[in-house]
Parts: sequence; C-alpha cells; structure tokens
Amino acid sequence: MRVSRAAKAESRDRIVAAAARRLRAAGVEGSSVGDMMADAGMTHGGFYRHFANKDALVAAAIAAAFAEFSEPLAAGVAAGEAPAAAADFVARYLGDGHVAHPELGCPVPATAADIARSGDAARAAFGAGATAVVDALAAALTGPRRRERAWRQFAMLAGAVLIARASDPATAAEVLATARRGSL
Amino acid sequence: MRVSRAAKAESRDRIVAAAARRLRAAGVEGSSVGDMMADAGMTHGGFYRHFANKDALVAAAIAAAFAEFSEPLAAGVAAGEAPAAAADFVARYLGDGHVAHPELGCPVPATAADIARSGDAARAAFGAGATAVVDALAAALTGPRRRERAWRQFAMLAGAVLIARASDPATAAEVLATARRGSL
DNA sequence: TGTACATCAGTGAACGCGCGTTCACTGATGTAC
DNA sequence: TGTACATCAGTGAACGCGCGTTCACTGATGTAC
Repeated sequence: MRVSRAAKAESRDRIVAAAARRLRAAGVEGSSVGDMMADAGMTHGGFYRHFANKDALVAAAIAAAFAEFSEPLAAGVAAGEAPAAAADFVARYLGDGHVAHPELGCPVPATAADIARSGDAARAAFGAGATAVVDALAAALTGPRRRERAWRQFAMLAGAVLIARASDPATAAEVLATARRGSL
Repeated sequence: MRVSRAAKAESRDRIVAAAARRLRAAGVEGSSVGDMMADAGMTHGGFYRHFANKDALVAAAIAAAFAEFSEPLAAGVAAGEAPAAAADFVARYLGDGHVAHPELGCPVPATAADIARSGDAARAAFGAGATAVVDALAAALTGPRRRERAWRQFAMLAGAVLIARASDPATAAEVLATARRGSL
C-alpha cells in the first residue's frame, strides 16, 4: 500500500520525533529500530525506506532533539528578550522536571556519551546543536568574552544534570542545589 | 580445576579492572560479559562465581574507575599538597589525552548516562566517587563556599569533556580551549 | 603430617531472546500518454 | 480528463549474530580426621 509523498514526509517526521525521545530515555544501544518504529506507529520493515541505517536516524534525531529542547530559548532570543529567555533556560535546565525526564530534555547529558561512539554525521549534528545553544546563551550576556562564558555555563549545567542523574539521591540533591545557587 | 582463595581474589580484581576500562570505552550496553571476561584472561562461564549478575560488576567497576582516575589527586591532597594536586587534576582533565582516551579517564563523561539507567548499587558507587573527587578539589580551595565551588568546577570539567567527545573537531576544540582558559 | 573426601573456580556448550538488516509481497500513488 | 502501467511506502517473515545467564563437567584446593 503505497502512500503519498506528503504522508511519507509525515511518517519520517514521526520516526524522527519518536527516536529523539526514545534515544534520550534509553540511549542509542537501548533503543531498537523496532521500538522507535512502533513508537511512530509503524512496523520495523519500513524503516529502510526512510534511512540508510540506524546511525542515520540517530543523527537526524539528535538535531531534532536539540531543536525541540532549545526552541523556547531560541524564540526568546529572536524576540529580543535574550536575558529573560536565558534565565528561563537555566532554571528549566536545573529543574527537577528536567532531571527526572531526560526524554524531553537536553541531548547533552542524555546522549553525548553514545554520540561520542557514533559516526561523523551524528557528531556534526551534536556539535551544531550545542553551538546553537551557546550562541543563544551568549546573546543574553554582556561584557567581554560572552561566548566563552556561555560555553562554560552550558558545560556546567550539563555536567551538573549528568552527575545528578547518575548519583544516589543525596548526592544528586547536593550537586543540583549547588548549581542552582551559582549559575556563573 | 579449582583455584586457591588468593587466586580467586586476583581473578576478581582482574575482572573489575578490565570492566572499569571497557565500560568507559564502550559503555554498559556495549560491553558484554564475555568481552570483559576475555579482557581479564578468562572465559565467560566463570563470571557468576564472582558476581550475581552484570549489574553487580558494573557497580564494582565504577567504584574502581573513580579510585583509579582520582588516585593522583587523592594522594596529593593526603600529602598536604592539595593546590598543586588540584591544578594537575584540572590540567589532566582538560588535556587532549583525557579527551581521546575515555577508557582511562573520568567515569563521569564516559559512563554517567548509562549509570543513570542502572540500579541503585551502581548509582551509589557513582555518587560516592563523584563526592570523593569534589572533597579533594575543595581541599585545594580557600575562602567561602569551597565545597560549592568545587562542585561547580567539577561539573564544568565533566560537561566540557562530554561535549568535546560528542562533537565535531571544531566544536570540540572550541569548548576545550574555553574550559582551559577559565577553570573557575 | 598424611589421607580421604567435599568443595568450588573455571571451562565450554547450550538456552531463549532481541538485535539490525533483508526481502517478497501488497496495493495505493505517481506518471506517461 | 481518463486510462494503463510503473513506482514504491509499508508489512511481516526471515536471516545471521551476539547477548546474559545456566549448567554439567574437571580437577586442584580446602577440610576433617
């Protein structure tokens, strides 16, 4: 049963969106092609009409995950409200909801270690996504070396959430409270 | 062919050491029990004489990896040379060698996302390891809120290396150079 | 200290299972006239 | 605009493979006397 070009494009979007969520929750090796296709409402056999292999989907999903997660920040910056958007981004990043729900969160703590073991396409998408976040954060800063300070802040946020998710509750609470108190 | 108690303890140490390296290089799901046993010079069947299951080995290996990686820092602090030891630790952390060789590096960027999906034992070992690093870094600082500043610095280091490993070369170079210039 | 036997560390085959990928098939869509 | 045919999105079975774990077996170690 062939499907229209528009329907195919919608299928692809659903696969990428499903993958973007599942990859953040379960990791690259913990997310099977069959799982992600089922999340998108299809069976696994049709996968290769859309992607050459699993790696290609991972690369597309990483780009989509960055775009989705940083959309409010990017929109605020585009609207000329960079400082408020950046403050909201930091508060959201260090919030309990973000720590508890990696599937909707930043791709850095959720997927970076897996992407480090992936191909060039996924790494390029990852680098571009991280750079876009830092560009937006830098737009909210004033004074010298804004871009450098944005990079260090983003690295600190990602490291804090990464450590919190992997630690016992007491350690997680300590690193998060500390990060919230001093967001650089 | 039964083996002496001392030989069994040595076998266990070899398994844990092999796992500590392979888990950092390949991740939890990318490191099979058979691979790690082969690294330790044994076949996979004997594994369950030492550990109840793969999760138990992961927890032991995380503790060993933290101890191995932070040993120079801990030794320097114990010798009363905390500031020099902390400076060496930061330089080593952000060095090209550490970025290129996760198998001998900090467990945070290499394994945290996997440990976040593991059981309580692995998370407890992870939290204890991270806390020990921060305790040692705090010993090198002066002034108020030393422990908080040590946590933020460690989170920034881990985030920077995590992002660098997962990004294209240009982005990796930028985040590393930035982290080196401002280590908080 | 010497002997007889129970224990158990390590081996290698086997288990059920899920993985990424391939393929024959279907029928609706796209295209050529 | 209508028709005939080629295309191809999606299905579901199948492939070879590696996974975590179990188990019967071995022979050296540990223990009881």
